[in-house]
Amino acid sequence: MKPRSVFFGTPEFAVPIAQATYEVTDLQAVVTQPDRPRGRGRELQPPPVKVWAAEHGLPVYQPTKLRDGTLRETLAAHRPDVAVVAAYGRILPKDILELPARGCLNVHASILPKYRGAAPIQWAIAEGETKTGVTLMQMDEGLDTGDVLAVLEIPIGPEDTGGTMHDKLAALGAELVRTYLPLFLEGKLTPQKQDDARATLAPILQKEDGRLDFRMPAEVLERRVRGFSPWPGAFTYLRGDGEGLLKIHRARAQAGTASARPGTVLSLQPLLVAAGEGSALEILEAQPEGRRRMTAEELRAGRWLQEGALLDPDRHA
RNA sequence: CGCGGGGUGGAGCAGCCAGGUAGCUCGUCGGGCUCAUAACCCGAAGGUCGCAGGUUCAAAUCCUGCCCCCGCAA
Repeated sequence: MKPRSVFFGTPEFAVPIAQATYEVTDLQAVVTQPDRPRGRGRELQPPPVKVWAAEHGLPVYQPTKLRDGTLRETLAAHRPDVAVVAAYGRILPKDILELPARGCLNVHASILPKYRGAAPIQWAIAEGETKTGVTLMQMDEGLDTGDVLAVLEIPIGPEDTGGTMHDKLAALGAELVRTYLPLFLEGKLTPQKQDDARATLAPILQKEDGRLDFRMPAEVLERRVRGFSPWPGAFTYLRGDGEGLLKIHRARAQAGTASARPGTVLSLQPLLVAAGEGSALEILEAQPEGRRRMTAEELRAGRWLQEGALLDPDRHA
């Protein structure tokens, strides 16, 4: 008889992990965020985990309140031995954490204690890490501060983006659960305290975080472009006052000796923009608002940019 | 009915409001120039103007419906 479990998770990232939990335990129920308006048309859409759960005929709970005791009561009826949490999107209160006999385990997309928080994948890339991973940990009341049970690592390649690492880490997270959750339930894993002194935070990303500041070195800008792709996306403005949105999809750092004002378009072929410390960012693919994605060559032919122009002048004033 | 932008030779755009000659920056092909070049000069090919109706002597342009792409919104 497999141990009984419940799963907490919401977005696409959590789906493979839900699947793994389903495979190695007797999954009783799924808790996910309420349906929210999404996409063009702002229609109410079920979270991916809900769709997955429905396909497997599992009970789904979408509480708006976690602390009124209702959820605890509901889940208690399922008599879980363990709970698995992956990108649920809310802090679990103590009464829920203490409900399963063996506690709540979290799959976090970083090598803890580094990159605690909501956006570990993106920040690991943006900070120039050469590897990241997934951590299985025992949850406590803090933010990703619980004792570590197991870690799987994976390299971050020079072409990896937030999108590619998201997919790789979701798969790796599933592997983590398949391999280590059974061992944990057999009492074969030793919890390791996190070294809080080495902890770093990966705060949730806002749209504004993608706005490029060309005063930063091109190397950093290039990593942010990759890390923040596809969301929130890196962007700048062609004109002042937040006019003329230009999303930067692909870029490359160029060491340089340029001394132009950051944000200045140095050349169109290749498309170079002056960045901090004399470096330059070569924009390879970008997308003006309301237009499709274009290569630097297309942007030039379409005269979207002119040599000497200053991008997002308000920011670099 | 959440808001908004767009579909015009191979690419990117202008032309539309004030209907009447298919324009611009590139690319491609041919020729020239040059030590040379993604440079420059000359020439050429290439377009059912998203689709379907309607109005009109005449529609890329005005009206109606539909299809597709994208930005905001997470």
